[in-house]
Amino acid sequence: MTVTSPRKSITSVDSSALETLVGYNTRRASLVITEVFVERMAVHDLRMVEFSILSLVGHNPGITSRQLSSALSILPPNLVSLVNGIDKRGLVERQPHPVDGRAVGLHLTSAGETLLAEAEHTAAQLEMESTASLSAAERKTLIRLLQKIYRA
Amino acid sequence: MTVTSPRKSITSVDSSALETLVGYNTRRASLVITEVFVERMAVHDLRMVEFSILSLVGHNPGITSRQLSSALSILPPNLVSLVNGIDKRGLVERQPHPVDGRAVGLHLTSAGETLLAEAEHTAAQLEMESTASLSAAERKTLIRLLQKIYRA
DNA sequence: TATTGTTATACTCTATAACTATA
DNA sequence: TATAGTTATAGAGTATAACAATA
Repeated sequence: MTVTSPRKSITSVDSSALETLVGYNTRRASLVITEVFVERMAVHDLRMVEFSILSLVGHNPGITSRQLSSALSILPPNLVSLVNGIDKRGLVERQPHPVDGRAVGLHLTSAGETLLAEAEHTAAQLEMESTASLSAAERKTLIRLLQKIYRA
Repeated sequence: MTVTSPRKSITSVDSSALETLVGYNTRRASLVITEVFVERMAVHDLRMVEFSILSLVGHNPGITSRQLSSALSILPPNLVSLVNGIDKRGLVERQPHPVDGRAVGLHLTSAGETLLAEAEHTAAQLEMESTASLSAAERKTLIRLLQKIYRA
């Protein structure tokens, strides 16, 4: 005879299998931090990627689009409109590259310098906010372990 | 007089400012693991989200679409085509919910059980592969710290 | 009234091919 | 021949509004 197993409903979802995976946990944590980042950085009208570009240009005057592309794992075609956007907002300037006529060096304007300083302050705040459950030592350990993965 | 600062080119990119941020490091690590995941899981024709759904259905027989939506932070409309896809592949079955006439309980078929077992084996392997630079203790610590963030 | 599942739709993000100017 | 920057475009991921059926 055939026994049809009863179809029960579940109350709480068991995610323990997924939670054994580093990839799953990394993605969940990334989603939480990203959400806080987007909310708090909206006052500067900056998305995550725009903040990253501004930061790299600020700390690497003369950086090229190709170098940004490589450093942020963004494909060159997708960088065009991003750089155009912060250029039109008067945050960065394009200067001819000193040695390579094909390339263009990016530099922050004084408005860009000001906004980056404010945005970095906001970023530091929201970081502490979204990782408030971690001690300073744990935060340091977490960053070290994550870097071991993506620098490997 | 106006002094124009010389426009130099940079050789290596300094990302140290971004690297002080937990959010940046989490995202970079997530990108690396995701890349390995996509490559290795292609043999099962499973994307990350499809593996996650299969795992939750497998370990929570009778789970509803709404519960999946909540557990994976996927909006209900975006879950429809995903569940339809693995349904058409014969990996899951929809059964009427025992107590709620609006809901539908999801269950793995035997083909789904088989594929999930294989995919979980692949996932465990690629996890070790993409986090090979971590010791077992470090991997455990990393997961614990990440969970403190997204469970906060 | 509220919720489950769904359709339709729009917007963002990511990826590929191909072009131009220069190396 | 190769590389930097760009255009056009396609696909994947994520978002909101609104509907039918059921609670």
